Amino acid sequence: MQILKAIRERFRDVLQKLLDDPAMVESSLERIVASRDPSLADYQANIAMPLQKVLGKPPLQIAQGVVDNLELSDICESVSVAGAGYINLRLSPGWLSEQLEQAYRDGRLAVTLVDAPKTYIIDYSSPNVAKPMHVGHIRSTVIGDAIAKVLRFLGHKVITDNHLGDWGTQFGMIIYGYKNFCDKEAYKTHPVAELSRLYRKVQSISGYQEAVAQTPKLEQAIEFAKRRVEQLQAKLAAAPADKKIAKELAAAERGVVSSEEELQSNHEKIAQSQKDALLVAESTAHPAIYEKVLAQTAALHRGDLENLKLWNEFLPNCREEIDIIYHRLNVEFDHWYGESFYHDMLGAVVENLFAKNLAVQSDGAVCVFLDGFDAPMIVQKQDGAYLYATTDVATAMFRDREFSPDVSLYVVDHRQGEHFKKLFAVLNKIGLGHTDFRHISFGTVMGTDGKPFKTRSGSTVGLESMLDEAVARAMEVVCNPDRLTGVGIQMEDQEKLHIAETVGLGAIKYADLAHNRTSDYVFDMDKMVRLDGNTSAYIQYSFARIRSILRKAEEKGMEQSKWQVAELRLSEASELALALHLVRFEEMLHQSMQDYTPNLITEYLYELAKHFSSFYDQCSVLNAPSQDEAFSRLKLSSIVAQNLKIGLELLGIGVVERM
RNA sequence: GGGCUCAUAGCUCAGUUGGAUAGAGCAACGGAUUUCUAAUCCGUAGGUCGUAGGUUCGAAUCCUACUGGGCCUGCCA
Repeated sequence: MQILKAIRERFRDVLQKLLDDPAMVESSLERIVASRDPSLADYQANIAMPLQKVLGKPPLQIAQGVVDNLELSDICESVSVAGAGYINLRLSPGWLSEQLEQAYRDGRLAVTLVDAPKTYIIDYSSPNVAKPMHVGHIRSTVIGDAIAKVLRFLGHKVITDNHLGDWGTQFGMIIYGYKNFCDKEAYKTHPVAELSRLYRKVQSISGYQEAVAQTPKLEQAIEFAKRRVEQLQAKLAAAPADKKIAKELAAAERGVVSSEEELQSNHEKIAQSQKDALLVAESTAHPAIYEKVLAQTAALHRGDLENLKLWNEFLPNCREEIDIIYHRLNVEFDHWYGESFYHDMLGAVVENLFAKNLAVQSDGAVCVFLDGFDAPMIVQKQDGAYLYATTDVATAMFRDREFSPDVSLYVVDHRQGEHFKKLFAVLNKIGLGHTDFRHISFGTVMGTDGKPFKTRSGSTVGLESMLDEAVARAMEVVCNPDRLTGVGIQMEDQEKLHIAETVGLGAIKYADLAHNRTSDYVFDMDKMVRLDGNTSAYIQYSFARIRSILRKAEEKGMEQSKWQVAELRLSEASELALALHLVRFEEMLHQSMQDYTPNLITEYLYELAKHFSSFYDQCSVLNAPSQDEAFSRLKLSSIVAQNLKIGLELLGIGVVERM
């Protein structure tokens, strides 16, 4: 049940008689919203004020006129005019309990399926295989998975596709590593571990060589920047009032600092590498390793038989490694069409762009120039190689043939915003305009220092170790023996492990989803696993408490079969607040999918848990004044539990019976 | 140079698309407990919504300029 929709329909009848312009009716209807201040109203219509000029009457009079003709008595207990002309609506308890009865009986909380389901294709996660997954992959994976689940729940057809990076330079690294450093025995027994070792080895040699090569360049850059600072200082001394110069100077000074920091970390990296005698020796034996890696990659792309054979051999092993993570995160995909899948189509894509007069040769590369952009979209390099833009075009064309999506979502970080703008422009020009392409961008995960999240030594944080840490912390806090005996729970190690895993992973997913997706957020493990405040554990805890009550009720002879037919009686303020929140579930889900913002869902669940806690504090369930009230509260509690469970599941987060 | 984006309480963040007195959590302070799991509940304090203009019944939200961050910007993805 979407309350807002129902209320708007009632207003529509009245407004259509009042206003001639249908567009004005619609815009007025959009001004009917849930109230921000629950002490004033449950819903409010802010329609009278903008109409005063149109109708030439004072807002209060308009509002009163609308109210007099409204037919809302079945839904609302009061409809009143207040303030500058606000129409305030208060829902009636009887109507609320009717809605909750339906939700209780339904199994999916009476959330209706959409009238006109759309076909969505959602591209998310999309890591590079063979490289270890790191913290940067968490947002796309978690946000994309939540969006997919919610859209499905609402009745849309959703196709998820993990667009793996399985054709890039990282395979050149592994192939080169395999040909030069492979421990054949280890590869036979533990191929995944050995390949991962080879990747890291080539990566670290390459990184070391890169750092050495960068040093003089950085030193030069610093010299240059310092000279620039001096020049600007002189200029500024001559013209102290010139703001532009002052600004340039400040920028130049920052440039010096950041280059110096970079040089410093470069030195540290070199020093670190040089501690490893083997690494230094191997680096000497394999100079300019990165070029050799690129050569192996190019050979693979040319169809070199040996490299292709190795690639085919390696890929399943690399897949296995990331499958472990997905399995643990409980994330699944319908398709895994990686970059390699499109390799054979790229030539045709470029030809097609030529045929449509979109592509032109420029400086030896094939480019598509677009209005409103300085730089073109390059689809083929001077050396003939294709780029990710080419693959993206091929992918969209393939998906169009295969799935005919109405909407195509790309859950990718905000730095690729311009790339997607260009891509979508090209897709429109080649005749895919019937699909609504959207870049679901998100911000960067920052460390507590306000810089992109890295380890102390500056490397990216591996996803797996991050998950392990969250689980370990959840174990410490939730399953600590003192606490468990304190609340009178005994459990086997297996249950503890299950709880720690559910709570720990939930904490990470929840923290990610709880932030507005477009903004950067600070990753603070201490906070997200702290288990009080706005965290998944607080919500999971509310669920466990309800389950505990329901178990105790059964022990006392109040089985579900008895209270499930009981009447819901909403009398206490905390009961009404809880009920009002519960009936807004469907409305909230639609709202959160309007701009694909899962944080509305976390907010809803947190508020629901808080409302339950207040209710729990003020209204005893098992020791209610009468059996009727006990039964009613058991029923209400079980609806809350159901809602918490479904809500968390839509976010990919689990619940436990006790914690 | 051009473009995108951000700036809200000490800290971390919301802010329902322009609505009534700007909200949470954490931290601080004060209360509640022989607990249906205190990982709780109730309350207090904390703000020139970066600055200055503009648009209108009404602006944290829209427009312009400015200040300060971040990101992108022809052959990585």
